[in-house]
Amino acid sequence: MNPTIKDVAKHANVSIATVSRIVNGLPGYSEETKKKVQQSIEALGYQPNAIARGLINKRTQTIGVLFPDVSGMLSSEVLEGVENAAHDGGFSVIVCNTTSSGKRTVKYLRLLQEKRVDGIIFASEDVKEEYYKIFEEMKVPVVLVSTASSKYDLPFVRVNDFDGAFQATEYLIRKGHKVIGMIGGSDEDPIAGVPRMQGFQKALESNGLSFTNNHITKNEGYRFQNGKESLPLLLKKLPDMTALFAASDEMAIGAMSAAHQLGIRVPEELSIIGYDNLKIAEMCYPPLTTVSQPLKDMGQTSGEMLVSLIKGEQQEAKSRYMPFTIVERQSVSEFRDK
Amino acid sequence: MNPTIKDVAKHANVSIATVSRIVNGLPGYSEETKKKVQQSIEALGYQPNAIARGLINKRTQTIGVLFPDVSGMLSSEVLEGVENAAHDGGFSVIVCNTTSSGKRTVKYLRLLQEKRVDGIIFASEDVKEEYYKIFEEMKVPVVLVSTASSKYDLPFVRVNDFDGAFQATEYLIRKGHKVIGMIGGSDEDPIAGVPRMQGFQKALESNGLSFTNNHITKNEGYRFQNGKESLPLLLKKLPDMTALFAASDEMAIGAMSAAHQLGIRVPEELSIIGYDNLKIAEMCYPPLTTVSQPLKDMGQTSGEMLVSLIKGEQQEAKSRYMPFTIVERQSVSEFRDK
DNA sequence: GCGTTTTACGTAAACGTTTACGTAAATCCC
DNA sequence: GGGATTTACGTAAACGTTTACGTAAAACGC
Repeated sequence: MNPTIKDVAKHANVSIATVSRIVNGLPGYSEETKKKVQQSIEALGYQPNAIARGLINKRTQTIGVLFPDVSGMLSSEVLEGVENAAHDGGFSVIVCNTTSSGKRTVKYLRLLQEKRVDGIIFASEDVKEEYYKIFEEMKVPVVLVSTASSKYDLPFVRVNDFDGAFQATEYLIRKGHKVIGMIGGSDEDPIAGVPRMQGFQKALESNGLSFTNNHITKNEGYRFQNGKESLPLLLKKLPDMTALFAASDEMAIGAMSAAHQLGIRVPEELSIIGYDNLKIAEMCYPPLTTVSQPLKDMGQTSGEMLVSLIKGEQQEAKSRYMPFTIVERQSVSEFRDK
Repeated sequence: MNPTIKDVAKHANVSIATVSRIVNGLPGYSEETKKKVQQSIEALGYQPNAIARGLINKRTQTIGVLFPDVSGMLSSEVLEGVENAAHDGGFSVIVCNTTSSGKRTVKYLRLLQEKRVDGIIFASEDVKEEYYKIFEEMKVPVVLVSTASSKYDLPFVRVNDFDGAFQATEYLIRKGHKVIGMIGGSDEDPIAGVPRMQGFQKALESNGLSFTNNHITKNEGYRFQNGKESLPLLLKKLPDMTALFAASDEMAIGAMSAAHQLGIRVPEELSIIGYDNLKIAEMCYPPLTTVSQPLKDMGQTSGEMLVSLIKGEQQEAKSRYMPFTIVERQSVSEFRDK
């Protein structure tokens, strides 16, 4: 088994306190003793026990990250950023796949509480009261990413969804489109659903274009299949539609797939703009023009923010709206009268 | 701060041993005492400290998972399966993004050793000697997923890449194609590179079709861009090619993108079959026919295998070749003479 | 009733580490 | 030279939990 600090102390003929001081770079030993101890460490293959250290220090150098769908394309990019920042800051990342289940989320939070993680990153879901209660009990910093909470004062890192949707819609308008539809999410989703729909609506109205309920189809999810099913519905409500804004890249690509099947040419007959700039946006046909959420950077930023809070480098984190851009590819063309 | 077992014992007027017995469901207390203690636990909001428990039990209920690219589409699906199996088995998952760097991998392994994880899942990369040395020092079970080691006797969960490539190629042959190319990986990659190329070659030869170096282009990576760049090269070497097998879905989709750009219709003029069955395979245009690696199931299986080894339910794991299928979509058509 | 067995506790030690504090020796400065 | 300060240790206690073992009381069976 792994040698302990006692084994090293015995081997080097010093006390365990001396070994500890040397291992942790604290003062209080001679160069000669240091060399002797280091030789013993190497000879025995000593690896400090982080568990014992965590018990004493009341700090585990570990953070927990909760995702509603760990294999989703959004999550995996955010995770990469978080993991990079955490690792650079000396922290390990326990990943939790909540599957959007409140019960499972509570279970994970309790587990992370038992494991005495130093902080939490909570991604892409609304914060429920029972989660917030556990956060308070745990007394560790929490950072939200790709979400926010209107009810609880928790720092977040996200894109301004209203603005993103507004600008995506304006982009279509500037391309000359006048009949523009939207494939939206849920109007019970305060994070990705409502603000994106409001931004769409506001852009139409600000540009003197009409907005009615016929301009939006709503969905419970944001997946490829949702987009694929929505296009025919939207065309029925808005037969003269020449452009559409989809509230996620996956839905945009689903709409493209449906367009192909309906014999509608993209972008010649129907321009499509998405939201996310997932890796697949450049891989679809035609390559998707989309609002770019810098997912990995958001992960990185939230990770750095949490590390900074844990380390006490700052007492309060300032929430961050990350910049977005419109990434132009080939799914949007100028409006041409038919 | 969190109340300790001492606080509960004092509140309930029992010893800490009694609280521990009750919390852990061991025998040795009356029903009356149990009720009293449970009330104290609830009143104080006691959450056991898993760190202290881990120190005593020499088991942390935590596993480490190493990926070369945590946000890759392959990795994220495997991770989901691993995390599910681990969670169900009572284990937490620390995720490590090695970025294919040997140095970083060693750093992570040392970190996991310090944190005394109960087991390791190592994904999608070759096992180097220095990694194996650390595995041995750690004295915990290791399971490989989506990879294997010819040099070290470590249990693995993977698909038979040779067979998968063989059958993908035979599928094209059965569709009547006679001039078939391959966009391959690296012939220094013993995991995904060499076997897939060998399976391709064997299928051609077994069916009396010619195989030369002109039938394969090689790449260092397996990405969309690799596939996009490879198609023109392959067409130059094999101008009469009517079908191609790509060693990954991303490369297949890259080849499709290049075909669109070159004005080559898929599948009418060029049939394409991929390898992986990533989520994007159904989202591209046309939807990709591909060899299906059951990534999530592989993650699940490897996670279950590791949990079983940790728990001592089995002494030795039996390596598993997971079944694959050809998922037919719309990127392959019957050969038709031009 | 008495010896044996079982039940329901509590005590003490352990796990591997960190660190406050005491002490002896060396060094510095007047 | 002597007092004050600094250096280089070691000891003991702590962290929060688990559990082996001892002991007293209760239960059982002859």
